[in-house]
Amino acid sequence: MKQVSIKDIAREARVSHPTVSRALRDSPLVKPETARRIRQIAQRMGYRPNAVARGLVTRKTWTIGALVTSIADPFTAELFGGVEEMANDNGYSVFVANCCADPDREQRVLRLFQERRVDGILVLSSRVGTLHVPLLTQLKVPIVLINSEHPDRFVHSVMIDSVTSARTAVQHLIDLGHRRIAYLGDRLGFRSDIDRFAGYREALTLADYPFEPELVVHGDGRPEEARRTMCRLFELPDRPTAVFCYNDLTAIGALRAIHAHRLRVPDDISVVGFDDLAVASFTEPPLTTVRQPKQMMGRMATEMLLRLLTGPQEKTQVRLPGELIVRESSSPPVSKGPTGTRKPH
Amino acid sequence: MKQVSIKDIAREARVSHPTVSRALRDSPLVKPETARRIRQIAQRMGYRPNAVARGLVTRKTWTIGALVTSIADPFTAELFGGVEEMANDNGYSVFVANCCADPDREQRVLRLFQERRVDGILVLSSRVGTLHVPLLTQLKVPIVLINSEHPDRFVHSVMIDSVTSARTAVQHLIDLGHRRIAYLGDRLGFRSDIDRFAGYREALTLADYPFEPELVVHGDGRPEEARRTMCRLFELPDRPTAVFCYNDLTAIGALRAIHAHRLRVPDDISVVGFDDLAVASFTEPPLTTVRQPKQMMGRMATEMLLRLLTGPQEKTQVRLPGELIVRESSSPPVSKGPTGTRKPH
DNA sequence: TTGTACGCGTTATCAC
DNA sequence: GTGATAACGCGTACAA
Repeated sequence: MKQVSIKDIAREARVSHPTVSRALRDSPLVKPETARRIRQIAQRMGYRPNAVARGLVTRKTWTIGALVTSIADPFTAELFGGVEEMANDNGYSVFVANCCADPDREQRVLRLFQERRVDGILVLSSRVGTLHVPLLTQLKVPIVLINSEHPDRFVHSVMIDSVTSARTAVQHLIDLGHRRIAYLGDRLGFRSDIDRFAGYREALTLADYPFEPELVVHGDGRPEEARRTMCRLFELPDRPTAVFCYNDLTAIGALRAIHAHRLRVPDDISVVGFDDLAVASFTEPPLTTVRQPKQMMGRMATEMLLRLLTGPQEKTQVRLPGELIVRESSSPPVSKGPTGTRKPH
Repeated sequence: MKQVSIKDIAREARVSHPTVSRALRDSPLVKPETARRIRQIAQRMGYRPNAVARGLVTRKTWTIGALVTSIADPFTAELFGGVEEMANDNGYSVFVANCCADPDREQRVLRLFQERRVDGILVLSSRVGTLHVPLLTQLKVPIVLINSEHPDRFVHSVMIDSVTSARTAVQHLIDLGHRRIAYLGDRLGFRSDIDRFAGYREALTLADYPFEPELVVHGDGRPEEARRTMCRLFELPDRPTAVFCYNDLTAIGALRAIHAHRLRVPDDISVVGFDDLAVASFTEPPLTTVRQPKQMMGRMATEMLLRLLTGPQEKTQVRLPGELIVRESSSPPVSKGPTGTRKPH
């Protein structure tokens, strides 16, 4: 069971163990022939360098820790795909730990990462929220947040520009000719819900449309509750002709509710989501949504982190634009009386 | 930047470093008062034990490596949720690495895991397939496969019983009164496609229905190609009244195709999936499918692995039953002439 | 109850 | 070019 070490190889090759170490790391300081012989023996004995021992002496483990709210969340999973790719391409291995949005677990995981002497830490969240963890700044290793904020300006982060993206999405609906546009938000959405709501209002203001509070309702960012919440909008005397949803999962719930009420999308109601999850192309009908460059966000954040390991970083807060993807769940409202007849311009 | 070590604490507390070591690990061999004093000092100095050094000396790292085909795949992500939970609850940290079904990467990752001296390795795949990796048996650490097979009987694994589950699903359609039932398979599905197809045929045989090759088509297990493949079934002179799909993503593609052809589910065609992904409850209509206990599979496999670390394991190959979840995408066929009029019993 | 000495596997710093 | 030797931070046998 015991793995072979450079000392075993040294004995076999009748050299000292530092020579083996040098040979195996292609040091120019060792005679080519000796090096070849050593490498052969190492190969034959099935030698694998011990990254643990190396990490102890070099004080660099080539590992990073990824703290995620839930890896089962499709948004987070896609983010993480980018993280893993960038990390591995640069020789790093990634520890991942769920914290389930539980502050205590956040703390424990962060401590654990420190004990494991990770070179850096990444925090991934599906929603832009403020991180609970207070000990972030007294952390000994660099940290980059994806979709999290932290009061300390020195903490680096990557996130989507929710305000602008949401405004664009709602403007799309306005351009199609909608007047009564609802916002189906996420009361657990923290900053990103506030921002998307702000974008929604901006779009209305720019179009000189009134803001009607009755058209704003909140779910929890998941389909089931979104479905229930959507139903509340059907009870309004003058029902909206379009809904802008906090995210795709919310939109999926909204679609269910609409179909259950025997209404059609987009003819009766247009629906716009946010995120562009993989499933968004396969809802019924395919969902118009704001694409977040999830993989790229993961890669960028990781790249920032790796750069922080070599020196100080200039850009600390990156904010990326979303991209509106128009599919089939949005169209001009179909006239049904005095309310919303208006051509798109 | 340098972290404090037990030696630093020892100096401060005017004891030797082994005493500190003992005190911090609650050894009974140290005087309670000294222990308390030491713990206080450790606390004050912000001491974090170095898991790297500990791993080197104890030859146990409390880490496991998870090799996944793609963490962005929702099935794998849910599996992994169970893995991470069980591992963390038992004090283990998890390395995760994608291999993208690339044998070379599989090899590299496995080697890397060995160099990091993980205590055990877990391989997660969304499809039951045969692992390429030949060096599995000469691995120095225990390994457990989820949804992978390996010729060597000593390799432990957890997987779903695809044959029985598929048979149950198809029997459900038969019980509803369907006679022309298609199988929309996955040509990249390896063993699990073969098994699910076998279950499909078994159900037909048991019902004394003829097997009609024209009703069997194959996609790649993802929605887009499933959609295209589904269209081929529409070109048949006598179109099926039900489709059993390799997995939920395939079923989602099938639903798209059906809707695009202006047909209704389940009235015109019933659709049954496999996996019960989170989205399955929110397709239009909600999908009848076979639930795989994904979280539990992850937890079980991890538990097996951890048990292997302490001693030999008796059960090596676990095969779990699936559970049919009947939702709204399956119903008795609606009569449309001589073909399929039959009451469910 | 505590301290001394050593080892884990590797790299770094000296000599030679 | 190569070999001693020390060091990384911790755990453990043994002595005190």
